Amino acid sequence: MGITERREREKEQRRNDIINAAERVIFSKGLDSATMDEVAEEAELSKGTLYLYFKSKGELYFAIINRGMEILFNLFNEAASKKTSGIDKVRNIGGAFIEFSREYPNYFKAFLDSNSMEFDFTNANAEEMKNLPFKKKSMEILIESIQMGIDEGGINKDLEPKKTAVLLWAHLNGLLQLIETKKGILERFFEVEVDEILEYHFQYTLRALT
Amino acid sequence: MGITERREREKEQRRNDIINAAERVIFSKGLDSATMDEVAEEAELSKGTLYLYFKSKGELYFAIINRGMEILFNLFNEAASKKTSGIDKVRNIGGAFIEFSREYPNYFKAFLDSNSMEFDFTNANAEEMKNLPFKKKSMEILIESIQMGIDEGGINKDLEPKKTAVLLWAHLNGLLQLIETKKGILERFFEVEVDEILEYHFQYTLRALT
DNA sequence: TCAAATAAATGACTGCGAGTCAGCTATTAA
DNA sequence: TTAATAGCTGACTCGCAGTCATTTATTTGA
Repeated sequence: MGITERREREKEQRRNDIINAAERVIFSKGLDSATMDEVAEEAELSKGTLYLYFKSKGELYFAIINRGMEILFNLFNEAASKKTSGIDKVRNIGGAFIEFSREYPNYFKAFLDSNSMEFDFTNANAEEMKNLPFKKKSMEILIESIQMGIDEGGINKDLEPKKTAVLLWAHLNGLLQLIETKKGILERFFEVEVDEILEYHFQYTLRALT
Repeated sequence: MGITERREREKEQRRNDIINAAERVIFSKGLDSATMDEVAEEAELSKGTLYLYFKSKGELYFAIINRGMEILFNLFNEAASKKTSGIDKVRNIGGAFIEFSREYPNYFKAFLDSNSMEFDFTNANAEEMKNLPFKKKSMEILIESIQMGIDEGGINKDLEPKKTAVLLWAHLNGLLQLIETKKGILERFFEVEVDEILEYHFQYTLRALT
């Protein structure tokens, strides 16, 4: 039954075409200003068709977020796979996050959006669920790196790898969000440059870990 | 001219009535589900009147956020005014933030919303601007406390008060946002309890400061 | 005391965008 | 060639933010 398979492939292709079109529209005008009609137009499909592939605008957006998550996860993997010390892996993972925010600003913004959306298990959407494995694997990489650092003596043995990983994640996330959304205030009212504060965060964090 | 003043007072009163009604509706159904018609109904006014007092739904929401900011700022002030050491003030300020998140969960959620909204100087809304002094003053209290801790020797003298304050703010913010929006994931997938991680954050941070 | 002037409030209306669905078109199976 | 199935369409509904011509209330001043 090669037909069923071809159909499957074509469906997957359509799905990707839609996500591509959605990225073009949403990345250029922002999530709220972008309309499903525009996405449909861009994808050269009717609006109804979009809804055959995605339950809602939100689910379509989560499909975009997932692409970002995949990129981020791969950067993490890469950062942690260079054979260095545990503490360096941790530093590299942090660096990978910052690289991500610079190289893929659109995916990064989408990622931040996903952070402020509440995750509801009771009526979880399918795309949102696909997210989880990436999040989990990313965190596992971080936890292992911290554990390695502890074993090697480069990281303080009193630290608990899992909780520390959650903190590092939350802290950097909080900082990047502040930078992304309040850059102007930071520079105008607090006279702090973005690069300086990122650098300072790294120093501070590494000192806290050792 | 007592009439102008009375009118002024009445206008202020109306304004507050509207914000009160908006809080009741928005806190109970969430910002997106709450409609301006419902707020008008709750305030026993017509929708048009709401727009005489607030330019948009967003501006009305910012008025709510400002109330939260004021409460938070007062908690900060209180926390820092107890005459103890600088490092204790810093700890107390952190504690005040957590107290705020527990005692005023609705304002706290609104506060988190305000974090993920980008601040645009070019078309800043009036309510959003009112926010700034509170943010600035809160940060100043924190900076002073850190400086005091450094002078007393309780806080590492290599730290820069201003940047450290920004970090502490961003870090705790990031953590509280993670807890608020991803509590389920944290507990189910990473087996980390909220209270534990908050406690751990405090330990970690105080160690980083000393 | 009353009429004109000003201020405050109203709610029907507009415009827009997410999501739906009855019907149409293309592909496959019989 | 026809029937059956899968894929696609776009006009439509519905809900909501925001507007504005009109109405109601208050003040002024003659």
